[in-house]
Amino acid sequence: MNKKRSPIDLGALQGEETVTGSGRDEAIYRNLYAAIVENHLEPGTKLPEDTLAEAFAVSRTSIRKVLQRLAYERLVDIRLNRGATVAQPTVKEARDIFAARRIVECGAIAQVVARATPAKLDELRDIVRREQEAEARGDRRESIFLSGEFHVALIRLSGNDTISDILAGLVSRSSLVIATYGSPMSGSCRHTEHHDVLDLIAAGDAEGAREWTERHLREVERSVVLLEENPAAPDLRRILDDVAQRQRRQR
Amino acid sequence: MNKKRSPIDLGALQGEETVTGSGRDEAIYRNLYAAIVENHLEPGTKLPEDTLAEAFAVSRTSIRKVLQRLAYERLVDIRLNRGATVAQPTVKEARDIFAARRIVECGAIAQVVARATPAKLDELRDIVRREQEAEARGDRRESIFLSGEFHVALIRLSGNDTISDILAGLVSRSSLVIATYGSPMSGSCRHTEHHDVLDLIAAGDAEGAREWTERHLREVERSVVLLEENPAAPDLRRILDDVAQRQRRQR
DNA sequence: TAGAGTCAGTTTGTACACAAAACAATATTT
DNA sequence: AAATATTGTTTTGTGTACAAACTGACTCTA
Repeated sequence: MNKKRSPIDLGALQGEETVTGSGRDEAIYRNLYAAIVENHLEPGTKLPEDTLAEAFAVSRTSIRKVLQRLAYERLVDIRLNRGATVAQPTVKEARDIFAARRIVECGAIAQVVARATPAKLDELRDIVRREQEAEARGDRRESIFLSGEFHVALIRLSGNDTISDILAGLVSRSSLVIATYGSPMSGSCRHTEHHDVLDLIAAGDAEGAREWTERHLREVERSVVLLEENPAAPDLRRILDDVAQRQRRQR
Repeated sequence: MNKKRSPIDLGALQGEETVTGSGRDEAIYRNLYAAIVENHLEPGTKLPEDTLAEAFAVSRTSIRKVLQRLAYERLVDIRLNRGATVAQPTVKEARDIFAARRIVECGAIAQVVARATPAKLDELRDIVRREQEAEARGDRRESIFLSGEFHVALIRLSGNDTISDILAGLVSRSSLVIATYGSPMSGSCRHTEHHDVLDLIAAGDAEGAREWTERHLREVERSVVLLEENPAAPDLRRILDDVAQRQRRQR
């Protein structure tokens, strides 16, 4: 028997009574996205439409739209008549994703060096600071998340939204890869400091920044080894509640 | 009054009575995708759900899913309560897309050189041949389409599906850019021959292939985008031109 | 006991209906 | 006559119902 639980709070913003229109789908999307990318939902977890619909207090129609979108982004896997599950990247996919990141990030870094301003670089330093704090307190989840944020924010300085969006997709899929294959210890970008590349950029050293990026990404890939894990069926509903609460706190 | 027309034939395959399941959505998607990318539907064209639903003899539900997918690929634009239209890339988007293609194609070409086989190169030569044929007979639509096919098929030789899929998306958006800003004459890849790069690859000249790709993409971009320079209201300008031309023809 | 078949329960796919928003055209007011 | 208000039509957004497909357990048979 499924106990009835009160729906997840999506957080009506700006004094609206209830979240409505596209804002609601967006909120649901963000919640699920965060749950997957921040590794609260293990790869392979089933995502039944009814459960999600009840959890967010909407009809299956809205849920389907969100799942469809996540499927396009390759974060969930939808099979005919079989529903959606959190995607499990294969080893080849994992390699392809990292190779793609090397191409994209190394290719865009020259523009970043050309267009970076001290103010923008300070924003990046702030991300690094928070990343180090999370790491210091042992919050591996947050530290992985902020590491991804750093890479995307860095490339966004290139001013090319198209390439930045592409990278954002690759980074979120990287999180899934780390979730499936990541070794318990390393995982994130601990070996080399993100600070270093900021100094290279500040110095206007485009080629140095490119080399750093290449080396850095190879190290990250190498630290994610091929370990297999078997997930037990988790309490989907409880996890979603937790993530939603976290989201609410962040506003 | 709308005349009732018989539905579009989706082509039931392998002796099935009617196309069903995900195959039907896929078929509808392909039809719409081709219509947009091959420039049968002008950028800005409205795509009302009812019309499409009737045309393909399905309910709006299926149409919505397809439009959603096309929106994710940035080929159509969906605005709240306002429906879907064929996307109209801005000038900045156009530049970003070509810059992204330079990064992706130049970044992946080394792997292509490393992994290309004579058989695969022959397949590419076949595409070039068909492209030249289309061009010779003045079929601009087909020649643009095959030009895009060539670029994607080339990079697919790298063996990296992730980067190939990304490029496929960029190439289809390029077609939209050509449709919105393309000059009547040039447009496609006529200046330099695609054959050249195949010879470089066959010779194992990775750096030469990279330089060719860079140069080639810059030429394509130059032949397309730089004609229109007002980012304020490009569509208004186009419409006014059309109206003026129509007026002139009516006299 | 292993295997095939059947049947109920669950989950997804698709159509449809109704509500809400945008649009267009006419009416109203100054 | 211009600007605004109003009303009717069209189009989109969302929930719900029903059909089809899958899942898993149970039974029957060899």
